[in-house]
Amino acid sequence: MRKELPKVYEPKDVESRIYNAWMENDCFKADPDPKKKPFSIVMPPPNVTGQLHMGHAMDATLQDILTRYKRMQGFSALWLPGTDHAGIATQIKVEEELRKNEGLTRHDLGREKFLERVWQWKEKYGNRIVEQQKKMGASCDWSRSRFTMDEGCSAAVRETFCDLYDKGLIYKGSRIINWCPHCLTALSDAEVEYVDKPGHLWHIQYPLTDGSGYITVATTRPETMMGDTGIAVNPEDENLNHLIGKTAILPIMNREIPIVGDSYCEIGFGTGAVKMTPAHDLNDFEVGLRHNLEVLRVIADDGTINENGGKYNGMDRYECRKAIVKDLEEGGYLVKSEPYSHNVGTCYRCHNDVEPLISAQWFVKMEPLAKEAIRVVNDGTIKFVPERFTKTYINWMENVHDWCISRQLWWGHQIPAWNCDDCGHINVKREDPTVCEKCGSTHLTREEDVLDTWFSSALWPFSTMGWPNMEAEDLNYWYPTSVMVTGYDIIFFWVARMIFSGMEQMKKEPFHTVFIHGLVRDDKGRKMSKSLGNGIDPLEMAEQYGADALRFNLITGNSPGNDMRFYVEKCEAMRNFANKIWNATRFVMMNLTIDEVKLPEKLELEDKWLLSKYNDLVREVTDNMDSYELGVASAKVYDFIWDTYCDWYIELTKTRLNGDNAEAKLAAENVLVYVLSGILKLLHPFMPFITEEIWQALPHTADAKPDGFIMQEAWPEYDEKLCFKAEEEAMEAVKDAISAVRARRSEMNVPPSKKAQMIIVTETPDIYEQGKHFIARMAFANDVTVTDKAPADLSGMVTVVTHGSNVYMPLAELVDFEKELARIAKEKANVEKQLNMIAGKLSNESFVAKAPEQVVAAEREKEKKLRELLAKLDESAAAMKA
RNA sequence: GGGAGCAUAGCUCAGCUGGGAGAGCAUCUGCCUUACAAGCAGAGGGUCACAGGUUCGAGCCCUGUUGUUCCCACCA
Repeated sequence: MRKELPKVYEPKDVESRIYNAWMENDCFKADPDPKKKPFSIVMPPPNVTGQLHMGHAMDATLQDILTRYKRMQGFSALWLPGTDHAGIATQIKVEEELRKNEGLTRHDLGREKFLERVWQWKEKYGNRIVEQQKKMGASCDWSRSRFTMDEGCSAAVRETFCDLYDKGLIYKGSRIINWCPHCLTALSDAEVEYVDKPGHLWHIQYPLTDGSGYITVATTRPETMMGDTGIAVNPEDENLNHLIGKTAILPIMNREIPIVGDSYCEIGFGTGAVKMTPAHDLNDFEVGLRHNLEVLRVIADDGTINENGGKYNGMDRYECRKAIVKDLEEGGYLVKSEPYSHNVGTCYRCHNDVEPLISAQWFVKMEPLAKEAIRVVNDGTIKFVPERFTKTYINWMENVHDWCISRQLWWGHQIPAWNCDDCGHINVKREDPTVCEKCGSTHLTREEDVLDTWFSSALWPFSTMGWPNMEAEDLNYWYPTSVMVTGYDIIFFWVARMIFSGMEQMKKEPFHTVFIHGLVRDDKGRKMSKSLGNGIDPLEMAEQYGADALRFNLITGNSPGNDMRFYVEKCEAMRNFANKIWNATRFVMMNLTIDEVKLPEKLELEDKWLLSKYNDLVREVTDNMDSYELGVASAKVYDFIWDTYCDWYIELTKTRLNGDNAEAKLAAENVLVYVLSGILKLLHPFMPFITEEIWQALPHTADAKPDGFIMQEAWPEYDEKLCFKAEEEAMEAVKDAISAVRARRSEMNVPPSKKAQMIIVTETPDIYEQGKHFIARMAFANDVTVTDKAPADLSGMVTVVTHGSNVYMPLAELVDFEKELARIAKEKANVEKQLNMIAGKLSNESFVAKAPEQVVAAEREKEKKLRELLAKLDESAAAMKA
């Protein structure tokens, strides 16, 4: 039953009701239906600690649009949601809570008890963001929702770890890694953010052991010098290479260290000599390997100086820096100190300076994995949209180092490795072992460390579908997934790792397309962040303007991969758009007598015009959707609804709807609803709520599902039968006349209440005859005559020149003839200018010879029209003078 | 040091494979024309950063310059 619609659209009332209806009717549930084609998107799992921010909102909107679109096209469309355990972030959150509420650390509780607390926390808050996504209209199959630490994902992680270990692609080793002294864990390269920070370059002289003088080194990190185990100079450096083989005395520590020759040192930079601290610098470590330098750690895990640091033992690393510089100065070792800006690695979580240090960690050997991951992108198996991100990806993949995957945390997937207390063998097992596989000892101790959160994220496209069970129905039906939607900021963290993991475990790419979007920034172009306090809460926007308006704001007029600025004003504009549709519907409904929609045989000019334009819209929007130009697609729907449908068609039909001709009225009703239904479908992926609400109120065609949802309707298709090019052109000519007359009247300040008589002179009277009642009503005429001959007496006539006609109106008393003449002269000049340009083109032999035929023809056509226009302007001016 | 993006109306941005310079907001004018003032009808406003080149034709393709943003990189 149709119901009365309120005057202003209130999204708040509608959205939750509609969403519940979808849920109750299982509208989002996807089936592995062999009769349908599969389409799948796995959602980038937000952190369980997360609150929905604008980035999530945009990400979710894009995925929802694609999913709804494909679903309407008849695909079995699965959007698979879930959440991420987010190792560090969650652990920190729970630790903080523990400290605040109970004054305890995680160590007070112990591992097991602490993990219980984290799970409790997850149960309590982990669903918060899910509820927020629902408010955005996300059409996920919530019944398939997953968590990166649920049973299935954990099995996937364990299988992958063991598999890679067995293949020798995971190993444990002592390497220079990035250590966060605040989070107290190792980090991967990707988790380090480099920040340019002002510092100093200190020149320090180390006395040569043989007393022959000094060797001067330059460093930005004097606090590591207690760990110096050598000095390197370039063997080609003629000023310094004579020192190779000698030794120097490390100041303060009074330790003898060798001077070695290594091409790593750049001649001419700094002093030419570099102090070697293999335990705290990757390059130094590598130089050290080449020259057998001792590796001596001096900085402890917490960022203080350890027992190897002599008198500085226990001091914070930056305190130590100050102290050491002072001591060097006093000891006469400091030669020079110059300001120097350099890149300092910081932790992406806590933003404290990362300490490179040597540590025993677990790594994924990247080279063999990267090779395949590069291939599938290079050969087009996986495409990036926009394409430019391919380069970003390939470049990273080609230079990737081994991935440090162990984290010194408790919350996460614990590494399935047991060390034998007796023989030291590492047992990596799919099932928890009871004896050492090498010596049979039962004294096994499990590795404490957990895996990098991204290790489990990397498996997400298949772990969520049932893998490691290769027979899982979902996996067979929906893997590889169709498209991965995510921001460019996590291409390295996530996309890259999903690709090589998919290739290695599934032997098949995890997705065909990576659809990359940009960041949502504030109105000043700054990144939205907690610390700046400039974040705009998407839920607040949805509350205030409607989720539809917010979604439309985030999509329309943006191009893929580009950042956007968020303007609240734009939300308002989009809310207005929603209201526009709402009121258009109200208009249609209040004139409605039909219960079922059927396009009539007999269509009027304006009907054909609208249907034909709608038909084109369908094709264009579909094309745009298929090529991920969602912003363009939504803008086209917006323009069509507002301009074509509301401002023109509805206005055009008003007389018919109020008139006596029952057949014409019925035709208008049917066309109005038919096209409205169509554009609602086109709009539905973008604005799911309002389109559903309106759909429920409208009568439908016979083939629509009774009591169905618009989200389950078929996406419109281009229909040859609705193509009416001649009527389109004719109607455009009529519209042109209306607009031209309105503009002229407006210029002359003629109020709409002042009706004028109108004579339309044209070579195609049929067209204007058909459209003259529109012209009369919409261009404020009380009498319209259409003729193919200009009236003999043009005196006192205002002339409006349009493409296809000259409109004469006796409004002499309102006209300032001087002004009119000037205007005509101006317009004439303009037309002449255009004519000259065209004449130039057409007289250009190579243009005529080389340009495509239809372009040349179009130019000739344009020339003809302009000449006519010119003639009419002359005519008009002549009349004016008379 | 390498790579990428951006530079179009006062502001924010679209503009797909080269042929019409556009939208929203803002500004100005006139309208409460009963679907909508969250609206309607009009108007003004642009050397498409700059300089070359390719082409019959360039906002779009190529080269360079300038400005700007971002990503990557082990020069102490």
